[in-house]
Amino acid sequence: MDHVDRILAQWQRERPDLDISAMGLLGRFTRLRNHIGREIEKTFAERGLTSASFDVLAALRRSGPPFQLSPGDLLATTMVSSGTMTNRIDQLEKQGLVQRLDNPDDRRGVIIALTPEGLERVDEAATAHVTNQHRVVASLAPDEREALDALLRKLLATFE
Amino acid sequence: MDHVDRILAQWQRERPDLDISAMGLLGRFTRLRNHIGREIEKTFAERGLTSASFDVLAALRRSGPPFQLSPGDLLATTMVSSGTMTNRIDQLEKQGLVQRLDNPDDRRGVIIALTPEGLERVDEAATAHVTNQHRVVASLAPDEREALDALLRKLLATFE
DNA sequence: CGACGATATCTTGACGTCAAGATAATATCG
DNA sequence: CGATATTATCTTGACGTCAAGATATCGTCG
Repeated sequence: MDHVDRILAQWQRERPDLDISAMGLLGRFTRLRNHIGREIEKTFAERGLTSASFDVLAALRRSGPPFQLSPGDLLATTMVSSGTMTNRIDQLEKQGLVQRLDNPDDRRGVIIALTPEGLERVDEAATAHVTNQHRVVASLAPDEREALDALLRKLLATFE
Repeated sequence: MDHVDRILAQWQRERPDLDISAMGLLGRFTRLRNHIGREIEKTFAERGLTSASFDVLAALRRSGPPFQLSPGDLLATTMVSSGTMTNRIDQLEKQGLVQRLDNPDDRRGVIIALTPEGLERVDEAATAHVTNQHRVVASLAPDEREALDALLRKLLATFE
């Protein structure tokens, strides 16, 4: 009987006409997302980053040398709007972690490049982040983590 | 080989020192959350609501007649800060869906009450919402939904 | 009864996000 | 070649959220 069960019991009492058999799953999903999101955010905050800024730095880092991508490339991996990406890049540029370079092949476009400090910061943050990720899912046994991953993969496939 | 697998492959190539075995699960979790969140939001938007406003109306609705709770009660179920709750109530009050009443037992406090229109709107939205919830998880078989719910429950128990 | 720590709610200021639209450059096609 | 559609990025304005602190009231304990 967790928090979500209590919510379901209230709905059952007040609106017995509703089929709430999917509500528990989605309610737990949402609450879990809030908890996990906050845990992840803490680790980044200790290093002057946010999930948002790490997402951008990480995309540049894992693309390999020379650690450069266009805003359009970054958009394709991060599930945010173009306005949000502009804003994220602005913030990272102010912090000196990325740089906007002219795109020699297309004068409409720019190239976002990790600075040496950006590279250092994202590598350090990535190390801490993966450790933290393990901590967050530590209460599940390895086979449970695998089962959960498989189910999430199947459901995610509906959307992408 | 989904989007997350490609990200993992990049990390593996660039940072083979990292143990990324938890990253796939959490990456899929986050992406899924974005997709599902947007689907849910659409249903509410068609009815002039948001997930945020529905959360508040729903808490009042499922508490049963007379559909009244204090802001503190609402805070306890919704995982947001007090400032956020004040803002949510302000918006709902402007829309005429809730009303702030004096709390006769405690002059520091107020009571948030669903208006007749608020009751009608939340009942209609709840009906549409549960239907939409089923649609969102329809790609999983019943036993898979149950397995997923059980795993989320176990993981959520770590945090609450 | 009166002081003082707890409690309930609200205020403020800073961010991050989005949708819609603006701007500038490129690509296509008659 | 020139007109027109398309593309890449940025701008604008509106929200929702949070942390930190303000305000007013309550409860307790000497």
